[in-house]
Formats: sequence, structure tokens, C-alpha cells
Amino acid sequence: MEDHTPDTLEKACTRAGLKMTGQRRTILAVLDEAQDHPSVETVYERSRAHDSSISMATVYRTLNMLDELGLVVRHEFKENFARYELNMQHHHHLIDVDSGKVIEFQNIEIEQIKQKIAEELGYDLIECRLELYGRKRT
Amino acid sequence: MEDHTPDTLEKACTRAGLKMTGQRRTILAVLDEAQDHPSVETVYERSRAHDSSISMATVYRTLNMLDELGLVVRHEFKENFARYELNMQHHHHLIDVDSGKVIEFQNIEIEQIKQKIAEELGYDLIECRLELYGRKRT
DNA sequence: GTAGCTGCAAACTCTTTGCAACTCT
DNA sequence: AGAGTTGCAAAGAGTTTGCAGCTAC
Repeated sequence: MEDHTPDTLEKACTRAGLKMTGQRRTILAVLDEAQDHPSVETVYERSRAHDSSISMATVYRTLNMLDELGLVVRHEFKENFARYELNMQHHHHLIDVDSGKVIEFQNIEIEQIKQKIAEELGYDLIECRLELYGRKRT
Repeated sequence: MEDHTPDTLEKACTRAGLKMTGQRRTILAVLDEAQDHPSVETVYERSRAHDSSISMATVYRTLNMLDELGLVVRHEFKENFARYELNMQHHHHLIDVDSGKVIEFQNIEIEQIKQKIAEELGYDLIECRLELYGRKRT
């Protein structure tokens, strides 16, 4: 019998051979539930709300591990700290310069053009970041 | 008689009403001559080669000031420090993931599409970052 | 003369790490 | 049992800042 429940970070980590401790389970659940792009601090606070024994060091270590596994994407918008999000389908960001709100979008034309550009420069495209910074039209 | 010599950072700063000290003149010249995307550390070293009295604090203060004036563009590629470049014509970057080399490129299609995307989301585009990360084709 | 600039050193923020204790598997 | 994980506190990197002295205008 195959497992048809949606893939969670916890499953992905177990599959990667990691031990599943209480702290880790909590942090992964917080990330799975996040609909936004939380900072390390935010992940820490949300995790602490469930388990106050969780330390900042563990949050950092967990996020770094998830980044290395490619399960999460690390961003550094024009702020001096990192923000993370689940690595679901590929998309880009528009950051509201007034509120800091992050809007996600996808665009097939961008995907095609960036491939073409890398190719013309003699490179294989490995990764890409596109960030638009804008102000809400009044 | 108008001045037809190319615009330098020094002129732009003087025009902005800033005092032109020896240290500042040196740092601005270093940036004017830079053909790459130097880090703060690099700007510091190059400036020191001309005037060893220049301090790191002044380099940071100068770069922050130039950034605020929009004369320079601050980047944070996937490194944990900032890199700067003159704000000449608009372009994007392809970063060689193996060597860290930065290649600049421009693309009119990207410019059009990003405008369109911001518009569709109800935003006025203020700024934009596009970074491609790739590996040299063998 | 004075507002602005500077170097120094200390402070700050974000992030990483050594270590001893603990816990999944 | 043993390798992996944790919290703590200290260390690290990059960046900012208070202050007293100096300098361009």
C-alpha cells in the first residue's frame, strides 16, 4: 500500500536518514504550516510557542540543514537577515517596499529567457533569483 | 563653457553638497576605476594602497552614503557580505558558482516582462534584482 | 567659525560552533 | 550502544556608532 498523504518536511527528513527529535518535529511543522517567508527569529518564536525548550542554535542548525537538503530556500532580501520558505514550485518575489510584504509570482516567459541568457553566456543554469521591489499603485 | 568631461563620483558628490576630503576622494577614485564588484574589504584594501590612513569605518560610511544617493548599487549575492558597483546602466548578473566570478548582462525582454508583472500585481516597479547562478559549460 | 568628516575602539546584529549532556534508532 | 541532536555560552563575521579631534568650505 503506497502512501498518498502529502509530503511533509518530516517525511523528507526521515527519508534523508535524519533522527526525528521533538524539537526538530516542531520546527518542521512550523515551516510546513508557514504561508509566508519567515525569518529565523520568526521560526524560533513560532516553534517556542509549541515547545519552549527549543533554542536558537537548533533553529539555525535545522534551517541550514534544510537548505543543504534543498528542502527550503534561503533568501536575503534587502534586509540584513535571512528569510526562508519551503522549496515548492519555482517562483519569484515582489517585495512591497513600504510594508515589506512579499508577493509570489511565476512567469513562464522569465523561465525561458533566463535559460536562453545563461546558454548564450556559455553557462548551465543552476539557480536563479528574481526580486522586484515596488510600491502599491494608488 | 559647459563641462563635457565624464561624470565622476567625486563630481556627483560635490554636486550633492558633500565635502571632499582626501580619504573620500581616494575611495571615490577607487570605485570609479573598479571594473568589478568589490566587497567593502576590497575597497578598503585598494584605498589603503593609496592612503594608509583610511579606516574601515570611513569606507563603510562612504559606501552607505553612496548607496543612499543611489550612486552605487549594493548587492548581496549568496555570500555573507556586501559587494558594490557603480550605478551605471541597468544590468543583471550571472554568478559562476565555482569561481565566484560575476558576469554582467542586459536583456530588453526581461525589462519589459518585469514591468508587465509588477503592473499586473498592481505595483509600480521601483527596483529589481535578477541573479543567475550557473556553471561553465564544459 | 562651524558643520561635516575622520579614526579608533567599542558595541551591535546575525550566525556559527565547542562541549558536555541527552535521545532517537 | 552509538551516532546524531540539543542547549548553553562563547566566539565569529560583518557592520554600525559614540566620541574627541580634525578639516573643508
